[in-house]
Amino acid sequence: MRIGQLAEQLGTTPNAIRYYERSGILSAPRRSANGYRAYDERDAERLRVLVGLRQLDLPLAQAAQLSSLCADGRCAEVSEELRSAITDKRVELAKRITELRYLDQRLAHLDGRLVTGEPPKTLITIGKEDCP
Amino acid sequence: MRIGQLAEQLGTTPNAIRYYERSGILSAPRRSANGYRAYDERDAERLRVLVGLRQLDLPLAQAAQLSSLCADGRCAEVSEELRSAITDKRVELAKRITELRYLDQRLAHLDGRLVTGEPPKTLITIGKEDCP
DNA sequence: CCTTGACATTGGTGCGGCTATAGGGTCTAC
DNA sequence: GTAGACCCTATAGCCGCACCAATGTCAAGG
Repeated sequence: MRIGQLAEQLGTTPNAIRYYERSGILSAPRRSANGYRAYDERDAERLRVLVGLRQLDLPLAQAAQLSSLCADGRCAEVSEELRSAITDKRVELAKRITELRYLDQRLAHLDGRLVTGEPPKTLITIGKEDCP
Repeated sequence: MRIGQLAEQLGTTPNAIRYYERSGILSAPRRSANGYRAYDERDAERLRVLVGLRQLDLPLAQAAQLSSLCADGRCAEVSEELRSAITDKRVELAKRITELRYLDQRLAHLDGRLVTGEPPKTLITIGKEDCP
């Protein structure tokens, strides 16, 4: 399996895969005679896990650690760590969503002021008024 | 006014302000005898606008442009451009929030599987099951 | 055989918006 | 006189790739 096919299968890009390899996250695959990376099923599986974890938006470093644990057959530990990571992530997500919603409110409010009022002489007060 | 005080007033950092200056976004302020940056009220006001716009999460370049327009007394134009920027931003925000909520759902679902099931042999299917 | 076009390779820089650090100088208070 | 809080410049680092150039390699069609 070549890098392009693999990337497409997993919903990532050749560049990303090479980047993982460069950064030591992924072990270098076999090369075929022409020098192309040739991935076997084990490589692919490992990468699948990594990509899966990244799609959960875990930091690359953590995704790397977990996928390597998993590759070592220590999936029970992965499961535990993953649960804790998920919890943290969800807390973070909740916070982030709240922030974004608050920002949206402020934008809506400011928009309203810009529409109804005359153009403000200054924008100094942006985001300070009326939105605690 | 020295850089530290100004930064604190505006809820930013000295380093960030110096960065704006370095990148040509902010004109360099007067220096006092000891070489410290000395900001007057005009400087401060301009920066206040910039920071305000950044707090609305506009891209720095755009915030810079608008704050400079504003400093030139062309606030009417700012108002128009800002309205359009706000609209765009809100669209983007809505999308982002949806994404984050979807991610949260997937995390919750995966967490459930990790709790109830035995540890999975592989994590291959992460994020692929049951979440269309 | 030759061309065409789609892949691949290495090695590098660029992005945004700062933050952090190193290695100094300067002011104020005790 | 010295401790601590502030300031200066200059540089490196962060994240996770995306993108670029210059070059090599392959399969299919004429």
